[in-house]
Amino acid sequence: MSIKDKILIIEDEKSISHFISTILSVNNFDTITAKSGAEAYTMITSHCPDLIVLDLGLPDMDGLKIIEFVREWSQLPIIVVSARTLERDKVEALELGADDYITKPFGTNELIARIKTALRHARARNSNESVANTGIFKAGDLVIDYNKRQIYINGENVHLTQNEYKIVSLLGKCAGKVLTYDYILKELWGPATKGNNQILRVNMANIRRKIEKNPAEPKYIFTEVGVGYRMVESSEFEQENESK
Amino acid sequence: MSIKDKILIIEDEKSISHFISTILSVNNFDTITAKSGAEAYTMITSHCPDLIVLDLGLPDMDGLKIIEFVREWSQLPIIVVSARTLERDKVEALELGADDYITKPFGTNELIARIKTALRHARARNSNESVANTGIFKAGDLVIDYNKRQIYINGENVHLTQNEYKIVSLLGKCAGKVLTYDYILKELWGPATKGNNQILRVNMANIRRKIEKNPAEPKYIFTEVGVGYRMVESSEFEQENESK
DNA sequence: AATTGACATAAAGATTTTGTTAAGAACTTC
DNA sequence: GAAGTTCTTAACAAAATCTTTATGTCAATT
Repeated sequence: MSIKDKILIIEDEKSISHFISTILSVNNFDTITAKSGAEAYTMITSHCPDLIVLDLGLPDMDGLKIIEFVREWSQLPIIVVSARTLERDKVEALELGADDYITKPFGTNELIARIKTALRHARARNSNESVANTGIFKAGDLVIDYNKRQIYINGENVHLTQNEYKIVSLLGKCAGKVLTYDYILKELWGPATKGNNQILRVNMANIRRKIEKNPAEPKYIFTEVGVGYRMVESSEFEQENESK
Repeated sequence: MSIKDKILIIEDEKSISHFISTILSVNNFDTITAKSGAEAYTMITSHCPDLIVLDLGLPDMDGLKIIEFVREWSQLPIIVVSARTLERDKVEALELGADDYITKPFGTNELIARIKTALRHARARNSNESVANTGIFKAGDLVIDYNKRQIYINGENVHLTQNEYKIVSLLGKCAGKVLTYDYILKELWGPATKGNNQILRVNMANIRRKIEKNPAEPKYIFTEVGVGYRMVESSEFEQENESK
């Protein structure tokens, strides 16, 4: 079973929140909801959604604050939903870093389309071109299929847990680049995590057990001691492994 | 044809001053001269030279004061002229922000070459071809990718430890310029470190073993005896290696 | 030719960082 | 609510790196 994208819906009116949630579920997304700003903070930091659908009109705070908060530490896509037709609101939200803006009332198809676009952009942002275009990362026998959210070794499907997939996926998007422990932690566990690398180490050990022939001598994911992890580059792969 | 660069020569001995002035004129530079510190201040502030050639031995003040004075407000290139025996002066001058030093007696070709290099650097700082903008440094087969935090030789990834990478990275950012041992130490080990060059030597030996074909005859990182290390410049790489 | 000073190299021990394992908590799914 | 996953934490083992010490090399100087 493939892993779904997790969408956080921040919306105070229950009827609307439920409506959106249903639409998204039907379209193969996981959804979580928050009906206040305070609740939103909790969900963002503890559940690390893949995308946020945000209604600006919240009971306890200005929704723009949430955009600011998220943009301090992450590129997590945010789609703003608002009844406000004022051009100024729209501009402000986008300038603070929102990815898109939908005016109520909106059609379900429009919402889905925009969510998919935002997710695609988010993936393209960090990734090398080929991955962005094809949605597929390859290096030797390793294949990451971002559309299906699947990983293959030698054509065989490898089962990874959610966290494991997110780590591999993130590294694959930035193949060749060293991602610091802190960056990975913040990206997947939220900004509140303290520098607890232990959990990354355990995950990496499990990942390597699943994707590397010899986990002690990795071919795909390298450790840069004192810094972070790095996924091998497609182009680099042949050379890396000839030389051994 | 382009407008000539204006060089200020600060030198108390008339014969030398005249000699340099003649050389520079022949090589298509405009020159102005100052034979004391006080005069130098006036010329710098009122004539806005493009480069300064500075003899440290002045009658009325320490030439180092002039470097300090200029560096308070400008990146104006400064080339220091000093006698061979005064190695400490060279180091001090570089640390105060001089761009290069040249040891008496010097050949005219050497002087001209260094002036041209310094002027080129000054221009590169303002244009967008510098490492700071591209995130990539290249010299021959050596590539430093600052975004990926990786170093390649001949396209192949080279594994450097954290300190090794920091050293190479620092030298690459200031390619062509001599970085004193003390400067490197302070930059990487913090300002509290005492002048313990040994640790730098060990690191440099390890770096060279990894990036140079023949560590005893480096192509990329040169030792400036008594002063510091210098990374070869991208543009000069071919020449540097033809000349051997 | 010996001396000196500066740098390069090698090797060893100390220290830091990472990998591995296991056990219990928390969460899912049936 | 029971069984099976997955997540998190802790303890320990293993590996990599850092630093120091010792020794070798080279060039300039006497």
